[in-house]
Amino acid sequence: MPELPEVETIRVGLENALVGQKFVDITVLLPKMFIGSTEAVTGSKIIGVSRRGKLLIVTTDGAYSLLIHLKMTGQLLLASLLGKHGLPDKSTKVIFTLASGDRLFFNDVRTFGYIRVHETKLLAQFPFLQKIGIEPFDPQFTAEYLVKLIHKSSRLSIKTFLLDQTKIAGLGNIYTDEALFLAKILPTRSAGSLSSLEIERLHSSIIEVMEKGVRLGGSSRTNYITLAGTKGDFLSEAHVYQREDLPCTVCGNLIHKVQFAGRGTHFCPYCQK
DNA sequence: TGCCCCCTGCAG
DNA sequence: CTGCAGGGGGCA
Repeated sequence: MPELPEVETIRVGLENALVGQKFVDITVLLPKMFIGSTEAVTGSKIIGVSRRGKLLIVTTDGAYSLLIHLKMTGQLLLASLLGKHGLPDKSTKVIFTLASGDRLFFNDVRTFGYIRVHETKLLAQFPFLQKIGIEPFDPQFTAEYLVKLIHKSSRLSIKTFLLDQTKIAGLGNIYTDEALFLAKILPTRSAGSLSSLEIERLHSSIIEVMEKGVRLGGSSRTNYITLAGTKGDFLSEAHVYQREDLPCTVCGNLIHKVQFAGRGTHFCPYCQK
């Protein structure tokens, strides 16, 4: 479900809620979603919550830590922030009880997500972390960096390129479509066909769209919600995503939607070249 | 480097 | 009822 801005919003919430706390109990309701032994982290104190791309990393002071991927429909919800809303429900797959008595629920309707126990000192060797690309907010992610990256994958469509987590981390379908709109580039263009001016525009558009996403607390199409069960506001400001047949905010012509690169793909056929 | 798949719910 | 959904691993 979530892309970088959503995962970052959740990360900040988790950091505030979990750091300094201990897991006193972990109840797994669907075994395939919790990989490893719950006992390996029960009793450990949480010392940090970080993020790489769309992957959350909950580090403990013990030998084992947790990697959490929400994939399409995963949610993390904190009982103390939820109010009266009754959880667990049928999509709840893992329940963490903290020393404070608060509970953290891992819900996932489609069950694509996972929580994985991993040796703390070997976290960097987790395969996904080994091959993941640069963070959009990394100062080293410059227009020149993007030029070189694109040069190595010139035959891919620019949309496929942006969705590839081993190149740039954290972009998913929504933010890819939005970044390409801001950069005035058609998603179907081959990466290698972009001019240096277009790559510069794309570089700043990626950062702009990610910053805006984080600032607005992410986007909520259907499943994404914060730890408190509230929705993000980004989608109300989207230019193309989920705006098929609505007027382009810039030129007034209708936004098109096609299937491309295996995804619903939104664009303005007039603004984007 | 594309395509299928994991799975469930909901809109059309 | 079919098709589609914001991800990514594994396969040819």
